[in-house]
Amino acid sequence: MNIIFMGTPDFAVETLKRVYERHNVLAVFTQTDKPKGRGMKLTPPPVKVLATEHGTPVYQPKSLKKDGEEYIKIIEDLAPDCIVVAAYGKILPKAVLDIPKYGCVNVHGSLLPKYRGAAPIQWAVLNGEKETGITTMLMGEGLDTGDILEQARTEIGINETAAELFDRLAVMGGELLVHTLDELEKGSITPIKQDDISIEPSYSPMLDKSMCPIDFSKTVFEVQKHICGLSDWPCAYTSVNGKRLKVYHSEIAAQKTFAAPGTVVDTDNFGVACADGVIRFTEVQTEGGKRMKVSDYLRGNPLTGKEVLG
RNA sequence: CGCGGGAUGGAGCAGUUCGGUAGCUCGUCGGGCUCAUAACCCGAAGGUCGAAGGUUCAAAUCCUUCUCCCGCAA
Repeated sequence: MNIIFMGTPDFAVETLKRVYERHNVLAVFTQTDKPKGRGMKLTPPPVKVLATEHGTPVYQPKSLKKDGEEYIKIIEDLAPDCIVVAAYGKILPKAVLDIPKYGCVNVHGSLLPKYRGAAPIQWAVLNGEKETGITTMLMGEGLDTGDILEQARTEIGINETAAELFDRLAVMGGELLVHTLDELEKGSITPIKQDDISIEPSYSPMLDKSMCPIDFSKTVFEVQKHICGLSDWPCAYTSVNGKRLKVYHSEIAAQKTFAAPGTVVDTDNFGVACADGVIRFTEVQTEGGKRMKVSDYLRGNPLTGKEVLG
């Protein structure tokens, strides 16, 4: 098929790679280069980098709704069979949705109608879901409310971070998408309306830094999911002796404790008391320091057992 | 020029204020103890102190420039 691809971050890159293998990519739409990192250097989105390597024309409109006529004309002239959208970060106007014969297919990182919105993967982890997945759908005008084409499921590991799950889902998303395109072309899929599914829709807003501090008065499970869901961005943190410590990885210890929440109860493994048990940090990062295994951290920053975090 | 922290044997850190023989906790290697061990004891190797230049009798330490890494903010 002739395809126009719209997407921006790494999640979309995996899908675009798969599309390149099987289809003809007419053009790629992605967000404008954004100032990023220290020094606010202008950085091209990952999708643009890949598209450029393939010599595909790249368009970076600020908006398709306002002043979008020019771009809508471009899309019309390219006459795509299908527009594939993966984490593009922009709303497509109806005028665009109606162009392709097979419609606009979106790859979303959750089992819709749960976790519509910007951060479905992280929220699935934060909420302690046992499983999540990928949904491909026909885009409508609402936010992730389109008719469902196909879904793929996967379990979330107890210690799996959002970043790790993200990588797995990105690959799954690419696989499911090419499969969906094949089925769509054969006409063998019946789209299902999300309203017809007996699951309550939910939304997953963008993550906020204000949710990063770790609250040890919660249960170990909650703390564990909090850490996993926020890793590796924006990343949960606490403070040790007045210094911020980001926690990238942790695990639930078998150990029990009656110590006050936040108390360091295991100085060899960095075990910290929560409401109903002990959480062990396994990968951390100090201010100005590198991300490291907790065993490395403890060599240069030994604990006395008297610390109370938070 | 957005603000700030950092670079020291293989790992993580101290030492820089106030220049004067390179230190700690581990790891590695060798030996010892032990039924045995990731435990304990003894010993050893391993460092152009991020790079270059400057000041000095003498620089990890003071001055200048540069490179790389990281946190905040976006």
